[in-house]
Order: sequence, then C-alpha cells, then structure tokens
Amino acid sequence: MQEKSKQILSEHSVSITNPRILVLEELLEIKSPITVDDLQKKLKNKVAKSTLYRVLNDLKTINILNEFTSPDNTVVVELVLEGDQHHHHLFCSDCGEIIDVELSTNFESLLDKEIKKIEKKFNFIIEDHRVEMFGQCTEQCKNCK
Amino acid sequence: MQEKSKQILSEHSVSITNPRILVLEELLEIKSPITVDDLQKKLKNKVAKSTLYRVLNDLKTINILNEFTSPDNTVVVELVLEGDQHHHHLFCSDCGEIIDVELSTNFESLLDKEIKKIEKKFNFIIEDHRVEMFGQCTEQCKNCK
DNA sequence: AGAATAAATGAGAATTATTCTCATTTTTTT
DNA sequence: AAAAAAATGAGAATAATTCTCATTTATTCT
Repeated sequence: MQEKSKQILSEHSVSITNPRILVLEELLEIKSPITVDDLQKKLKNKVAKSTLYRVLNDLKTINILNEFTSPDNTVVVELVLEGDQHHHHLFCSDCGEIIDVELSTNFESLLDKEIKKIEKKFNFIIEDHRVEMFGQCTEQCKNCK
Repeated sequence: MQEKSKQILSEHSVSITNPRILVLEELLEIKSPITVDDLQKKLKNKVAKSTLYRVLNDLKTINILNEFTSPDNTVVVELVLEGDQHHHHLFCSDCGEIIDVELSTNFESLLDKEIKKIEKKFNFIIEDHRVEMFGQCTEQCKNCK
C-alpha cells in the first residue's frame, strides 16, 4: 500500500511526503467513502489536522479525490483512481453507512441521453452527474448488526 | 404571499410568527434554490441569524424544506410544497446558479426500476433519490450575462 | 377579552469545521 | 552535500451553525 501510495503521488508529480503517504494508504485501505472526521480519527496523531485538510486538497487538485456530503451535510471523501468504475451512492439514515453503487450500463447510457436533452434545453455543458439514493439498510450492514 | 405563508404554517400546526412568515414569503417569492447566506442577506435585519436557522429547521421538520449542498459544499435550501413537481438540480460552476430540472416521466420510471434492483441487491429500503448534474451554463444564465 | 402558560425570538456566546500563518522540518534540486 | 523550494505542525483566525437565556410574542383557558 505504501508503494502504491508513492506511485500515485509520483505519477501526479506531487512530492512524496509522509503525511501524504499515510492519508493515501488509509484511503486505499478503506476503499469506500469516509467522513473527514472519521479519517482523522483513523490517522490519530499521525497527521496534523491542518495537514490532513491540505493533503485532501492536494488529492482533489490532482483529481483523485471525490468529495461530497452525506444527507446531514457532513463532508465525505473517497479515493477515485483512474480506471475505477463510475458509481453512485446509497446512504443509510439509520447507521450512516454510505455504499458505492454501480448502475447498469444500460441505465447509465439512458441517463446520458437524458442529460444531452437537458444540455440542449438549458444551453449547458454538463460534464458530470451524480445519482444519490437515500433509505435504510435492513439491519445487515456493517454498522447495524 | 403573506396569506399563503400563514396558511402553510397553520396547515402544519406551526404557530404563526413574524420571522416564520418573513422566511416563507421570501422562499415563496424566489421559488428556486438559495444558499442560507443569500437568504440571510435578502432578509437583512428582519430576522436574526439564529432565528433564521431555527425557522429553517422548523420547515425541515414539517417537511416542506429541501436542503442540499452545492458542489463547493455550501448549504442550499428550497421550499418544496405538497404537489410540487419532483425535480433535480443542475449546477453551474461558472456562476454558481442552481437550476431546477425535471427529467422525463419515462426516465423517472426507469430510474425507479433501477432503484428497485438496488433495493434488492443491497437489502435496502430506498425512499428518496436525487440526480445532480454539474457543468457550465453557456453565458446566458441570470448571473453570467 | 384578559390573565396565565407556553413557545419563539434576538443577541451574542459556544461549538464545529475548515483555512490560514509562520517558524521549523523535510524534500527536491543542483 | 549544500542551497532552494516545498510541506508540516501547532495553534490562531474564520465561517457556519447551534446553544443559552432573558425578553417578547403567541396560544390557551377561563
């Protein structure tokens, strides 16, 4: 993981420093969305708070960090590497879990068509989209059991 | 608008107070998504900051306020009254405008089907969804001209 | 309608999340 | 290995939101 982290940094011409490696390792490890606060806890004492935010901004800059908010407006981050599958998110209001969800390729292409219509209608260039789904896991997710 | 605001409050058994009327009037007037900060400015001096947040929470509680975040994680609110058309949002990264977008009923029903598959797959009850689209208006929106 | 009760408000303090500052340390360049 | 450039840590500063509490406003109960 450490090697992979270094590789990612060097591929993006970002200097290789300990905090960056630690944050990347952690994000690679969990490989699912996590709140900044939880990430901070996982890195407890190893990376200063200000540095964590800076590193996250660095990762955003090189376009490998997806940032969004949970239904209660908490910021959530997720590593998205080149070649990773396009996906969406499912939020559980009971336990707070956020699950990565891939929609069928057929549906995605219909969505693309729908988006082309919207582009025309509103004279927009649309370069990205998100589908978010909200509900409750039925007691079997990691946190609920 | 004042009458409508009072009606909305009484329909939801929320006591009718001046700040609540003022906030509702403003939201009814603009009838599109607005950041809390911009809303605050529009109500300048008429409603205390703490009260504004309280009133927004009241409206959330009675389920007529939709709250989400813009791509830069700023909180945005929007009044959603019973009977209002289900819609989604289009964000312009140039001017920050947020546009309400209705997708075709045909597409929405396909999305519902897709969501049913997700419910089964992840053993979830999904009760709501959002489609967000990100791009740039091509110089003709309110703020860009 | 008027008194009594309950709820909401305003002002600012407290809290939380994030950014900024700057002296020190680490990394990169040469 | 030295010099230059960049990143870090600690905590101060800022921004967004919630909380506290004395006062005001709304509702309830004769």
